[in-house]
Amino acid sequence: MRIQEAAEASGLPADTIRFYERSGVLPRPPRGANGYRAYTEEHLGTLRLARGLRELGLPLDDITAILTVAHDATCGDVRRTLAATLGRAIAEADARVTELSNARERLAGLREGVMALNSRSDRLPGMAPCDCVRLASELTGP
Amino acid sequence: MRIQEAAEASGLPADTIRFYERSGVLPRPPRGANGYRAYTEEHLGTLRLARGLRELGLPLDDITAILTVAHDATCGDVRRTLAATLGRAIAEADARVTELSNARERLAGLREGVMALNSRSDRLPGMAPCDCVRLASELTGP
DNA sequence: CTAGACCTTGGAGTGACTCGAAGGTCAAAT
DNA sequence: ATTTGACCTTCGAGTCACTCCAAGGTCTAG
Repeated sequence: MRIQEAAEASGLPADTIRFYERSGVLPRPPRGANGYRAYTEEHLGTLRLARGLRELGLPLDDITAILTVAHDATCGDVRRTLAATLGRAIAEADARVTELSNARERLAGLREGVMALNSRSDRLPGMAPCDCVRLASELTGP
Repeated sequence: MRIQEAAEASGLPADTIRFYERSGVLPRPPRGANGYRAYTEEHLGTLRLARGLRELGLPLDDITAILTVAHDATCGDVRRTLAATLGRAIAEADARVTELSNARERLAGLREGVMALNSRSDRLPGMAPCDCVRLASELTGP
């Protein structure tokens, strides 16, 4: 299987696979006589795992660590690395969801405020732009 | 007010303020005789707005656009720019919250699976690392 | 035999910082 | 008077995770 096919099968773009290989995240696959990378089903599992973990928000360093132990270490090691990394990743995801939800609410509030300001300013056309700025910077929080 | 104080009052690190100025996001404040940036309360409002919008996930280009109209344009222009930009930003924030929540659930599922695999592997110590990989790549999805 | 779709490498560009080096300024303590 | 230490300045480089490009090699179908 050449890189394009592996890319489609794994969901990792070919450029990204090459980049991961260059960066030491993925092992180097064997090459054909023409120099093309030749992937097997087993490689595909690793590519899928890398993509899955990346989508889950893990940094490449963590993924490198997981894939490394997955290849050279005992199952206990793999389990410990995965469990530790995943614990951190879950906590981070929780924090980011909370942050982002708060931000979303503030965005919506800001939009409301801007709309309201607008309908008022339709009646009072002398309003200065800086009132919008003041409103906005109050709504975006301290 | 010098940059450090403005940084503390606005919540934008001094490095970031300088970077924003260099990138044309923020206007250049007046300088003292010593060349130090001198900020006023009005600048502080702009810094806070920039920080608030950035925390809300808006890209610097959008913030530049908002701050630009906030300084040179009529309130209607400010309102239109804000409303359009905020609409996009809210939609994006919603999409990212959904994505991130899904990822979080999958992370938790993966951790469960890894834990379960471990207790089995305690009884069957010959289990190969690749079983973890297979499990993980199944759990991270197609 | 040629057109087009693939493959290779290395290097540059992106966004939003973040840090470091090398130097200037200033207030207070010695 | 000087020295310490905390500020300030600029510019340039590093970070992360890609993403795209150019220049060239290879393979397959018509």
